[in-house]
Amino acid sequence: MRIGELSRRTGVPVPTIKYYVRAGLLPSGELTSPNQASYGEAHERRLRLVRALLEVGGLKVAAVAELLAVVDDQNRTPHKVLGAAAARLGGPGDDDEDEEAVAARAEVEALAARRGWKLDESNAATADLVQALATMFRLGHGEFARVLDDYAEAAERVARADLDHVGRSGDLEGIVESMVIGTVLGEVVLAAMRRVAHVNASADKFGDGSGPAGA
Amino acid sequence: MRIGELSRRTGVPVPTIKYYVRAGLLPSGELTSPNQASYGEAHERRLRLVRALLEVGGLKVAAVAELLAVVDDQNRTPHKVLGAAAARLGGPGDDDEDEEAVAARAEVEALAARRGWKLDESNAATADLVQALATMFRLGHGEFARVLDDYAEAAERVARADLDHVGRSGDLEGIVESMVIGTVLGEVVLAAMRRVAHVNASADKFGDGSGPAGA
DNA sequence: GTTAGCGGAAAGTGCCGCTATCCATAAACT
DNA sequence: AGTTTATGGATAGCGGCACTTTCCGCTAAC
Repeated sequence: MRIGELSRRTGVPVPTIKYYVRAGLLPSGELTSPNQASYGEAHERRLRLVRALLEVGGLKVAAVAELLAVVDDQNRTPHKVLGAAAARLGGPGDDDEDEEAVAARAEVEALAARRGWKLDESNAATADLVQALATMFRLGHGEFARVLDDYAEAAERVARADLDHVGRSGDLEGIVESMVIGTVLGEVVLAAMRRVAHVNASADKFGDGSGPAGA
Repeated sequence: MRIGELSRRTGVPVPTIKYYVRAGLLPSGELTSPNQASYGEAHERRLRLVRALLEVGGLKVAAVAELLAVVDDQNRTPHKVLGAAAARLGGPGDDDEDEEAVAARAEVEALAARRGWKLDESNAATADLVQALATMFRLGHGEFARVLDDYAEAAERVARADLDHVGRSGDLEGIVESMVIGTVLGEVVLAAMRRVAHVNASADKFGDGSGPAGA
């Protein structure tokens, strides 16, 4: 298959595919002559994955490139891939440790202790959690910490389900791929579901008969 | 307080504050002379909220403006505000209804029936959910649907906790604000926690002794 | 009375994800 | 065989976005 057909099959414009190759999101096709290359099914599959991570997952091009580099690494392990995927999600990271951040970190550490979690200092997710909580404090909503255990319970349930699901994927290739997809798209699914559940629960609690919550 | 002090207190540069006023994120100060204005505590509070929604929540400036317009609306209700907040999160929305999207929608409707959820057609969260699931199908990961009930259980638990928490906020003003903050920042908290839980559960399941999952 | 800060408007900046244009070559039609 | 179309590769340009800079005439503070 040449680039034109790859484009037709996936709906991704040819120049965009070329751009992805340059950016390291997609391996270049196998050269059959100095200026002809052929693409296989693996390329098509990878391209669809790239588009999903970019469009649905909301990752940046550079983040996808880094993540896929780990996926393609010879020394990959499921654990490493999961860590790499987790590290590409979430915000940029804020190194300031003001008063609220310290309080938030303490709250997170207490939660981790209750949960038996080991907080990995190199895990960006921990930093994201602390930052979000610190922001709550700064906005005068420190009481939000009271629902953290409910959140943790929910997070654990989802994480367990995800890993069970991933385990059913057979070979390493399948495990790694469903880990990436599950981590990134799963986050989108969970967030959307939470919003659906919110609106439903709110209709019960605050329902004002004035119709849907709308846009 | 004049704009310079507002800037000093919040750490937001003066030109950025001016930009936010122009964009409708922040009411302009009260004019004391043709070209002097004074800002109060409400401005400071609102400015902090704006920064939180932008930086931590990841919302776009236009989305924050729309959301705050609903918050400031005289006819606001908690239910409407929640709907408005939910509508600003998530992707742009894809109107194509291909084969996978139909299957995904069926899956979501079946889930809603099991859960007793009412799917509001005007709710962007439903569309996000369908889109993410359709993407899973397109990537050949339709078996992900098997964990949807676990996700739903978790989402419901979190939604219930959120609404209980919001209910404790006293007056309408407080309820509305904690609804916005809880919806937007809560999503960040839940996502981060899920990633923390993933890495912990993965260390148990796939732990390879080779140290942290790292970046 | 000088200097710093202000409100308001308009233009400019830097990043990012593409998109357009070129070129020489190769493939596909006729 | 000859013309049209597509390709790989490289470079430049574009549109959106969140600011930032610059400018102006005016005001407040030392």
